[in-house]
Amino acid sequence: MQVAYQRQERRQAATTHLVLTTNLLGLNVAELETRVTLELAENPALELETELRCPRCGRPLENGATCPDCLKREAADGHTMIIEVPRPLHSHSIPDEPDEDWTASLARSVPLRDYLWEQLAPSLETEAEHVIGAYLIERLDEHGYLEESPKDVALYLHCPIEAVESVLERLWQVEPVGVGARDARQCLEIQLRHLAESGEGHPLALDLVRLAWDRLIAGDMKGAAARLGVQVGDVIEATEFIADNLYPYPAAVYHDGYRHPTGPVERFAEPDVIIKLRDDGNGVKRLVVEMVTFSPYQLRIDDLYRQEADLARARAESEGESPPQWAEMVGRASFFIKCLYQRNQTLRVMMKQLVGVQRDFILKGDRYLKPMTRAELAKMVGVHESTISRAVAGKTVALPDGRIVPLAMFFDRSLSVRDRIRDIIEHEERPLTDGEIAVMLKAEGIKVARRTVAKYRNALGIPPASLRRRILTIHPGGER
DNA sequence: CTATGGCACGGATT
DNA sequence: AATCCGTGCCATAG
Repeated sequence: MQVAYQRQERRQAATTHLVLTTNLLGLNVAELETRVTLELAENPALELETELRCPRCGRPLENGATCPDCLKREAADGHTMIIEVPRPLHSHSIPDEPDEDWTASLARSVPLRDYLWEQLAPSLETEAEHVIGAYLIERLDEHGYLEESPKDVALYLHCPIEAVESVLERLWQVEPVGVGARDARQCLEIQLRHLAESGEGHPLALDLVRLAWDRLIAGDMKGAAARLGVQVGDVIEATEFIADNLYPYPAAVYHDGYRHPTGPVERFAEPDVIIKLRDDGNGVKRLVVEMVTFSPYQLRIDDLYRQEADLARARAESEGESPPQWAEMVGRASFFIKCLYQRNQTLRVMMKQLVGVQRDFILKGDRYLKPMTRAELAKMVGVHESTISRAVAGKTVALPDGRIVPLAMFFDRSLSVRDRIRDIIEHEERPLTDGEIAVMLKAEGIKVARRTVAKYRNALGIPPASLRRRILTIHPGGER
């Protein structure tokens, strides 16, 4: 019942989205693309400029970006340059030099759901199976787990439970193996069975996960050994196998800034903004911000329409009539272009400020993120705070080190502290308790309550001190 | 007795 | 107005 309700809500959100033509700021690149495609299809007066022009001076260019002159001028006025990368319709690559280090990870960056669908779809035979498959993929959480039981899914989709189970089993076979599992335990079981099929299985590890899971997560090797009737040494060897070969979070994307060490490479949609570190010969390193967007200069109004519309409007006015509908379309087209220009302008100004303030974070890592609120940035930029909120929502940034992270991460108040905690625990001699960590942080000038350390640690997927002496990486990390 | 997680409150943020 | 977040208190597990 709850499921059906959520579903309903989402549909509503989607429709209002399309109705709001003016709010382009809230859209990310992918959404903007659909929006522009739609506008082009509906509006005969609007057309796409095939020839790319420099967003600064409007001069024609070979392959987009900004022309060298404008680039130099931008460079002169500060360390941050902002360039718009005009984005050709239906292209999924970022036009730029392929030798930058971020491109390697970018090439692999397919949205996880698309990637799963590509693999699953060929095995789906009937229309009903397609519906089930699409639904299952949509309902995966950020770990790649499916919390709903096949029964609930069957109930919601009005189909036999066997059909759901059949599709789900196929989803389990898909890369990264283990997606669609209900929880960490089932995920590891699936991975172990998968390995067994290719002859690399580990029978004891499988039994351990299937029959002694509670002992395993408690770190109670003796108890596990007793239950399975084997030597403790064998159990320890099996847990090492698990730690080395399996990953409990199949969709180990950047989540709370944490990537599981043995997890697969994060897959994320195309970024909206790319921040590059450019070394221009003189040893001077500059941060260059490229915005992946439609340059408004790429869209234009058909000349014929514009001329005729001017005439028609003048004619209509002199005769006291309202102009014809196609003339209205011309107005709508120019309004659309204006909105696009506005959007890019806002985004550009915002990013310039943001990169200036968070330079250390971008270059040196999570620990150097300066806590900043959207409201503060709004003040700096001189726009309303809700403008920043909308501009940040749903967008992603590619950092110079190749990570693609949500833009919202720039406003994470606790990221640097979480990074410190991870660092402390990684280098600890003996397992430190949350209280001890809190004291250490206080010595560094970070005042956080013991309880808060516990929450952060949990969010990082790190088990409590008492369970930490072993390899143990299996820990769902429930708290937020 | 100590370390940790659950619940809930209040203040900040969106 | 709704939501998120840090924290204190208390129960419980080890």
